[in-house]
Amino acid sequence: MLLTRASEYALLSLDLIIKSQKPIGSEQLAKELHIPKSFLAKILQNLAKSEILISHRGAQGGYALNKEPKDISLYDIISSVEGKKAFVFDCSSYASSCPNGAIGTCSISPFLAKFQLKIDDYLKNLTLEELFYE
Amino acid sequence: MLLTRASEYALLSLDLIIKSQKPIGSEQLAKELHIPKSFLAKILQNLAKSEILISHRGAQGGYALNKEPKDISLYDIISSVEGKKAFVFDCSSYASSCPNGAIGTCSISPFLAKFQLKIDDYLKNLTLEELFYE
DNA sequence: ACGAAATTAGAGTAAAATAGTCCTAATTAG
DNA sequence: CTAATTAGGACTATTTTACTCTAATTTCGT
Repeated sequence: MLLTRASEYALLSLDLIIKSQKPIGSEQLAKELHIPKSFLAKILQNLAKSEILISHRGAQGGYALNKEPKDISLYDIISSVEGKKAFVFDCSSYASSCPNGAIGTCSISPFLAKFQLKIDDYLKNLTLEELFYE
Repeated sequence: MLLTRASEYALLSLDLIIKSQKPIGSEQLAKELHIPKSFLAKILQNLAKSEILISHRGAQGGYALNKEPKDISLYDIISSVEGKKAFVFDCSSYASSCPNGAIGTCSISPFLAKFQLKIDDYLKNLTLEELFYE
C-alpha cells in the first residue's frame, strides 16, 4: 500500500479542521472520528511541525489550519505524516541489498522513476480545497 | 511503498527471460540477478500460475514467457506476484476498524478511488514491451 | 498565582506484513 | 534410472505499522 493509516487519519482530521471556525483539540477529533487519540496526537504534531496546522497550547487550545486549503497539497500532507514521501518503491531503503549493486542503474529504474514522477505530480497538484470542495 | 521486493525481483527476472531464447531456471536467474533463490522460486511460481510464464519441469527445464511482451501488462505482473493489486490504500483490509463504519462512504473515499483508478490505468496500459524496449 | 486544559517529546510495545528459508513431492529429459 | 528442475506447504526472521504511556511544557481563565 502506498499510504498508511496515518495519512487516512490526517485527511479525515483536516476535513473537520477546515470546517471548524475555532481550533479543535486532538481529543475531540479522535472522538468525532473514532480514531485512537494517542496515535492521532502524533499525527497532528507532525502536521503542526510541517506548518500545515498551527497548534494552540493550553486551555481552549487545539489545531487550526495554518494556510488556506488551496495552498496545501496532498503531497505535503502525506510527506509530513508518513515521515517521507509516498514511494512506489524505495530502492534507497534497500541500498545494501540492491541486486544490481548500484541503485538507479538497473533495467527497471526508468520505469520506477517515471511512475514515481507521475504520482508525485498528481499529489503535488491536488490541494485540500479540491479534495473536499469538489 | 506501493510495491514490494517481489515485484522488483519479478520484473528483473522477466527482463532476462525475455532476452533468453530457451527457458531459464530459477537457480540461474537467482545467481545472475543476485537474488535469494528460494524467494525467487516462489515468485516465478506465481507468475507461472498466472500464465505470464510457462514452466518446464525436469532437466533442462525452467521458465519462459507464455505470451508476447506486448500482451503482458505491469498490472498483471504486479497483481500476480503481490497476490493482490497495488493499492493506494486498502480500506477493505481495515474494514473492522474503519472510523466511518462503512467503507467507501467517508470524505476521502472519492480521492482514494480516483487516485487508485489513475494508478490502475497506468499499470494496465504499460506492457513489458514498452518497459524494456523503449 | 493557580489549576485545568492542551500540546510536545520521547520511549516503549503489539500486531501485521514483508522477506525470506527449508523440506518433500512430483515431473521429465537424457 | 537418475539428475535436474518445478510445485507446494509449513515455517521463521526481520521490518514496518499502528499504536500506548508517561512526563514535561505552555497557556487560558479566574
